[in-house]
Amino acid sequence: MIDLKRLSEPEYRSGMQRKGASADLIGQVAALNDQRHSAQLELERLRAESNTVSKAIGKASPEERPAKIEAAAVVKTALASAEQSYGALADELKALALQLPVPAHESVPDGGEDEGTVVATVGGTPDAPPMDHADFGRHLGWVDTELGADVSGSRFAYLFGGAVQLEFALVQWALAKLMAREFIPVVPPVLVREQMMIDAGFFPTDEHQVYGIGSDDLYLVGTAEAPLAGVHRGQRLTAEDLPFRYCGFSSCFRREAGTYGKDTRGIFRVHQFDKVEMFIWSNPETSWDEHELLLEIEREILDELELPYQVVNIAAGDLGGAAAKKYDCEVWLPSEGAYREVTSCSNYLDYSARRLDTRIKGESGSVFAHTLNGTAIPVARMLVFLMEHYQQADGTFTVPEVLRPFCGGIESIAPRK
RNA sequence: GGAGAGGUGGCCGAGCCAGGUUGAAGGCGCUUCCCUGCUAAGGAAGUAACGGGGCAACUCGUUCGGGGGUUCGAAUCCCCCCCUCUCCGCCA
Repeated sequence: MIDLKRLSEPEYRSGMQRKGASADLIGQVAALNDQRHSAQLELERLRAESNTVSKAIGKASPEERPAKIEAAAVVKTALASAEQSYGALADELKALALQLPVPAHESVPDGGEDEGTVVATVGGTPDAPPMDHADFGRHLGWVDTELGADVSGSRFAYLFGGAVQLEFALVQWALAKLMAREFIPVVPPVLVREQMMIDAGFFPTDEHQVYGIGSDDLYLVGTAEAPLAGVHRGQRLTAEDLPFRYCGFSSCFRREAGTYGKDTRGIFRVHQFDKVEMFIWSNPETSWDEHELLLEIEREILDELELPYQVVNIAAGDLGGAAAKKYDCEVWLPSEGAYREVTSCSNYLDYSARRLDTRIKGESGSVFAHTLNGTAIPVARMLVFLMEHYQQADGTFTVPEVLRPFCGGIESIAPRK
């Protein structure tokens, strides 16, 4: 939810327009907000009157009461209609205001998809190995998508042997790295209520991407971001305690609706995968520093895994409603001859906290916290990149050096027999 | 899954059965001041959040788990939902 009070600020409006919000809609929301405000004045005036009248009845003598009660009933009728019109206005305003995105930050480039700015490039663009990740995964006996399809359907896979070893090595390595940066590790629930999905900003916009457990009114999260957003929901935080940095490990479930025929090979895009996600609650003044910290960590992970990548400052038109700025880290995928997204990090400013009602107590009143999130390790996809970059000519897999301590020291893994 | 108890301000805890100066007693904590020759004890005052109006003093509204309802009036009565605790059952 945007800050309606700032709707009159030109920079606020232009930041939204750069993300594709129409000036028309913005003006409509502003006008509706003014209407709502005058309706509020009228409503509160009537409520005050009604309260006064009712209190007087309590003090009145028994003989006086019948007449006073009758008079109060008249006020009640007027109040009811004022309440109805205010409620209608407020609902309409809310529905429209929810369509407005948080304004893009000034450092975000204009444009839409594919118009982001590459802000860093590390490593080269090596040629494709003999086998692409899908074939190599099968060759190693690590990934079985046929079995996954048989048991659960397309876009499901079994991981065996070395893939599992690598998964836990990646996770442990990342958690150690993050804990050293004062992130608190979390294993959150992966089934959450509808209200949590709404508050975290996934509903209604992404509802079609989410699996629902209809029998219990619960939803499988697509990312740990959803339950992590709930950690401080409705709380009043103390400025000195911030930032709170969390890293959640969870399975993630995505319906991947509308992606038929896209990324069908291997486990690049699957319905279920595990992920380590970073989430930060920050003071408003320092959230941009925290955003850079998230990027720094994501880059460090790729640097140490020695994967070639580029960092993209996503263009305004390609940002989601909640993000004021987003970096994507894209690793070179040799078999496709292209950079593909592996991690990303966003600063939501107060957009999400407003809905979550997480505030920071201050001297005069309180302010909304800022929230940020970023991917640390998307396991399945990371395995895809590793299987291409660490594939050897003899059909073996070389374990990335930083992961060896977490793999019992082995340097190489041969195909499973 | 069965049975019962309960959710009140930063915390504890009255009020609910008999609806009306109760936004809510009392206590703890916290803040300021007083006293005290010493980080104790005692005394006084203050101390919810959110939204609106006002330069301000201040004032109006909303909030007693959440949502509906009854009523002139609901923390108090009715309905639905959520959560916590206890006992039994089941179980990794």
